[in-house]
Amino acid sequence: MIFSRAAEYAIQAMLYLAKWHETHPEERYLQTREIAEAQEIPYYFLAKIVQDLTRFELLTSAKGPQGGIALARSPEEIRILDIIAAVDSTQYLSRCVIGYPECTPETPCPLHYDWQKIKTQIFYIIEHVTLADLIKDAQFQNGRLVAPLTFGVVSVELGESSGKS
Amino acid sequence: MIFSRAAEYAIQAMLYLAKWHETHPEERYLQTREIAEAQEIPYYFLAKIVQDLTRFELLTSAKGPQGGIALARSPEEIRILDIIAAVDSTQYLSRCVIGYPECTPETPCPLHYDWQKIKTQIFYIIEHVTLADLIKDAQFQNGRLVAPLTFGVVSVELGESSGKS
DNA sequence: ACGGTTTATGATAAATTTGTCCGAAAATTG
DNA sequence: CAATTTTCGGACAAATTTATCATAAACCGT
Ligand code: SF4
Ligand code: SF4
Repeated sequence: MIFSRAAEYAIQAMLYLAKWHETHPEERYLQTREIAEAQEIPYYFLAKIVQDLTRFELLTSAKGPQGGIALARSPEEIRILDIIAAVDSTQYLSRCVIGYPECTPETPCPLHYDWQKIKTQIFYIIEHVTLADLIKDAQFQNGRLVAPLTFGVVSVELGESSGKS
Repeated sequence: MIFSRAAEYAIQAMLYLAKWHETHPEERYLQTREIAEAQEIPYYFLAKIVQDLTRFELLTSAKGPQGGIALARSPEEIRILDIIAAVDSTQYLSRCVIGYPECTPETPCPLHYDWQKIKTQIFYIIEHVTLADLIKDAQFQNGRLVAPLTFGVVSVELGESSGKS
């Protein structure tokens, strides 16, 4: 599963918000309720998550009419990692795959090495991909956010070499 | 976290069992309790997991004195995937990373492509690595199983090209 | 056949994650 | 100021995962 439900919702909401900011630069705040309904996220659950995100200063919020939430920084400055860190714990990135409590670094099993690579890639992605990357060609489609065809945007390379053609 | 606690325990137990078979070819069964104590896994929880594993015919069990559990097949024929499948669900390998319910394949977001790679790697590993691979140079160290220095055993390559030097 | 040993099973409890509800606080509008 | 709108915060409920327990069933040596 990799991410918790909460983290998934958080990313979805932030994405929605980022895209909305882009397309409605005049309006400052968007309501949590609207996001929840558009993305079919349980409202009260999302509201809780939003609180975490504001506490971590990824969002600013305003109460009252015309109030709502808004990105606290520009999409370029918000990484997936920031979002995950706000709602989840990221310790699973350092945890042993098969849960050995204290396998000393000098004694890696065969899994360790390959898994390390994977974890490094995951970390690389969530550390480098920003909301700006993700919304680049995303579009609203009857209210819902959809993200069409934009691969190659980040193209993680750890094994260098890269492109096929 | 990637794997559930249950899956982690299952792998640990199977590994222990495989190594034990190797070093004690004369004895047929090993008790669940012994494994639990050696690896510090909650006994009753492991007992439950063991039941799943036998139901999936990865283990055979025998009641009564001299009873216990034993691998149902040789370590070469037991893949991580088999173990995971017995105790977990593997659907997370096909799930969208950020939980979008029905993102059509024609509209991948930037994450999709990179994450696909990662999931492919994970799948490749759990599909190809067997208990035999894992115990190759593993050793018991005051009762506990430790797995020293054997990387390069599997060396997943999907991005071709591979080696730096 | 018996008693001791060991797994199998079903019931249950604790912990965590997920989801829901409600009242209070804050801001806007009139 | 009052009414309305929205977030905030705590408390609660449901679902899932993790862990525990008690008893039944199978086996073995005697
Ligand atoms: S070497 Fe193997 S057992 Fe040790 S921490 Fe790495 S994955 Fe876990
Ligand atoms: S393209 Fe993006 S949103 Fe769609 S399934 Fe893949 S990861 Fe999820």
